[in-house]
Amino acid sequence: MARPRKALLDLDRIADTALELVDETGDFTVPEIARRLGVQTASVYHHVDGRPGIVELLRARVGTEIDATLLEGRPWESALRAFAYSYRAAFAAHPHLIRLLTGEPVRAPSVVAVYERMVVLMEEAGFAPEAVMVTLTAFENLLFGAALDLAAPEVMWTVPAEVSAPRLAAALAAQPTGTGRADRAFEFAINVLIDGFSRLLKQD
Amino acid sequence: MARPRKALLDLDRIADTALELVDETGDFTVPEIARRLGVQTASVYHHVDGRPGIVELLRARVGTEIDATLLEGRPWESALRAFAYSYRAAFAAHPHLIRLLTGEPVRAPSVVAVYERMVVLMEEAGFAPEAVMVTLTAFENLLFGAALDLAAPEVMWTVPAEVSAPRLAAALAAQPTGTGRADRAFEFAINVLIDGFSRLLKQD
DNA sequence: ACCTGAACACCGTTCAAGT
DNA sequence: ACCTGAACACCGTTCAAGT
Repeated sequence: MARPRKALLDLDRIADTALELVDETGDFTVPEIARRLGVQTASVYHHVDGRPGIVELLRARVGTEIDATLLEGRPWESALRAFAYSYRAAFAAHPHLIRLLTGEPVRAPSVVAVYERMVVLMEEAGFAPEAVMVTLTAFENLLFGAALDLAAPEVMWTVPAEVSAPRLAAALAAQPTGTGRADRAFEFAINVLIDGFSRLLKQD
Repeated sequence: MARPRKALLDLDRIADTALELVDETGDFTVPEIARRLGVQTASVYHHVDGRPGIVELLRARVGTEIDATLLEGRPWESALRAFAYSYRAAFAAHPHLIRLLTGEPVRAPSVVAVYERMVVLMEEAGFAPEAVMVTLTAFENLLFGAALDLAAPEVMWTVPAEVSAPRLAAALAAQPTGTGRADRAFEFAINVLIDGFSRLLKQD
């Protein structure tokens, strides 16, 4: 049964399975992908450039879930905010994914295109040339940190019994119910950051 | 030569070597630590609770490099800012370390103590109980994202030749020399965030 | 071109045996 | 208590062989 008439494997099936494993266990393994697809481990290597190639597949996958068109046709504040929410939503759907993607630099053309668009947006808004990368990097730092926060279990924010931290415990208890700590923090941080960009713009 | 009169291994030597490897290669391996220390792999397991135990050692190590006393004896804005710089400096010294530490929740008593202190600081400054965790989470998100940014090679910010991104290239070229993109972005973001906290405080 | 089966180097972990 | 030597399961990767 070498070389079936219809291919058993393709990039989509590999990416789907890898993402399944990441969602279920926090990581993926080439042999485990092969097992789930009922195929030999070596077969996967005929479609993909090793494990790093599969990571790139996942990077592309999450990239398609982020809606870059949100950057178009609206004021820059609204554009950045909408993009930020879309970005975070993509990682909220796969909380463990961000950890796998922090390894390698972002060089995919589609990602570079998004940055290019953001630069144009900020320039048209009137930001000074030296200010553009500073604001976009600050923006990206927050997006990264917020994405990582999604992978942090809420357990992380319960005070261990053996430690005395009464005010922390009280602050945690004082959180409004409904939307979580992480959601509110993200919303607040994005607002603050964009307000900060605004004031930088006006002071120029 | 089983059981020498003077122990060949101890936690400090294991942590030192692991950190060396992380700095040099971006990761560590139990056998590689053993090789560097001229010892069998199995020996390491007599001192440490497996690979995760070594990660905890590294977490503790970076924890000691962050100066939590900076939170004491000054206004909250200055305290948060100083702590943020100390935090980032600790990871700047070991840029690859942050990736290893994002896996497990922070439950070390010393870390909880820092959060407890921050909560008290914010409460004494007059922040509403519901606002405290929101601001601290936003603060932490930025610290995490900024630490990850330190591991991103500047190469990440050079436009690939095959992609057309003229404005991005120009914005990168417009950056002031001297301190890098990452440093300026961090400084800016921290200022903006703390200003935002300030305004939240006044509007209460 | 696509899959199999076998192989190799390497990692994380355990355990009995020695002092 | 601390180290060795050997063992095991598992992973990433390669390659000749088959259709």
